Amino acid sequence: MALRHAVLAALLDGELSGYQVAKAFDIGVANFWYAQPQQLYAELTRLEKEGLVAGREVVQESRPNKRLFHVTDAGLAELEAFTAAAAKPAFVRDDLLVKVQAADHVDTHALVAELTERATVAQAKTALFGDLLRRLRGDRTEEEFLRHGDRIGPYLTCLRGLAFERENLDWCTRTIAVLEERRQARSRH
Amino acid sequence: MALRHAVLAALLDGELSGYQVAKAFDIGVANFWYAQPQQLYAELTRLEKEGLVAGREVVQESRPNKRLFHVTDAGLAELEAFTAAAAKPAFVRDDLLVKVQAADHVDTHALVAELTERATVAQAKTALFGDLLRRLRGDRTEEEFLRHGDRIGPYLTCLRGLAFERENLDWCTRTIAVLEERRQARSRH
DNA sequence: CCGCTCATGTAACAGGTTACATGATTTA
DNA sequence: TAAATCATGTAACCTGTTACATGAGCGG
Repeated sequence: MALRHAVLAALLDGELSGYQVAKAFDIGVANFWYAQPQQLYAELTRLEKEGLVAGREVVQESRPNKRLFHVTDAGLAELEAFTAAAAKPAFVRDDLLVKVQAADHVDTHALVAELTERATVAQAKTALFGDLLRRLRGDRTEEEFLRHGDRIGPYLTCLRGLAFERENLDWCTRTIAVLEERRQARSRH
Repeated sequence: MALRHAVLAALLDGELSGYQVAKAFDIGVANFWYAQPQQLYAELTRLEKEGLVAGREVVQESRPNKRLFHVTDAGLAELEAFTAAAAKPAFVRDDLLVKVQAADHVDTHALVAELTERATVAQAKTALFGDLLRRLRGDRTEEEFLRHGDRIGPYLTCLRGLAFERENLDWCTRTIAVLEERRQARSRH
């Protein structure tokens, strides 16, 4: 039951609508959590019922009305308890890695295509996270910001996301090169 | 339904018992997939029923009997189809990152303790993956091995796991330093 | 006028986790 | 003698995914 805590953490910076939360989770909140809109709407409803978040209706004219949510004191207490309790080890689950594991036994054409696409996505994400970091720290240096900034949580998690995507990009590039070279060597044989 | 493909990929290198598969997945098969024993025994049973793997009984004396499984031709075909189909984007889901995201609003004592433990685990895993890589490539250089080795899939995925754990370690160390320094600064205030 | 963005859900199903269950052997 | 390893499962429950459903405005 950690999705709820991810939602609470995402709401710490201010009021968001279900839609905005969904967008944040679709990108992956700094790449550390992903969830679908349906799950989030459901979770927000549940959180509100339990009093961990509170929503207020905002009437709009050219857009459908929306509900902006914020974390309540009870919500903060819940987050506090969550942080104090033991975390499960992180896990990565990646279809692409399964495919690469089997690379010696299957055709690699489609695999290389997918690795290429993944590399593109990773590239885009590094740019995105880079921008986000710059925006968060403003005109301060990273050192300065991390020492004296008043909201460093998102910055730190974004750093992790950036490193992850950079490694992703490097690994995809390397793996593509290896698979391609082997294919050419085989076709020469 | 990708667990089954992860299992098939894990069985490509030779016969394994359910218990051995479970151990491989408990560490995380090169850190790209994690699953619990119960799930794996169930999956193996299903895979056998569908003819994607075949098992043979091995009678042991000082140990309970076991069943060793290997991938069948139908299993290979299934893997081939899986590789050709589109993969879902990878996602990371990490409780610890949720906690760090909320770090400005909660007590950081327990958090730092967990980050420290995570760093230790990451350190241990880098060592483990380093060993595994050395074992896989034998006395060849990495370049040599990746060009001419006949089973490079596990090597490539292990490289990804190693990079992941290295980044993990760096990030934990950095985050701990930041949180500790801020706490000391606050207590001086 | 087609597709994207904003805005919110329900229902059925597939997948994963937790708890329970057993029992012999080897190692510290 | 207590704990870890080998060895395999079942059942109940919780979580997450997929498909379906609706509808108005805005930009090209």
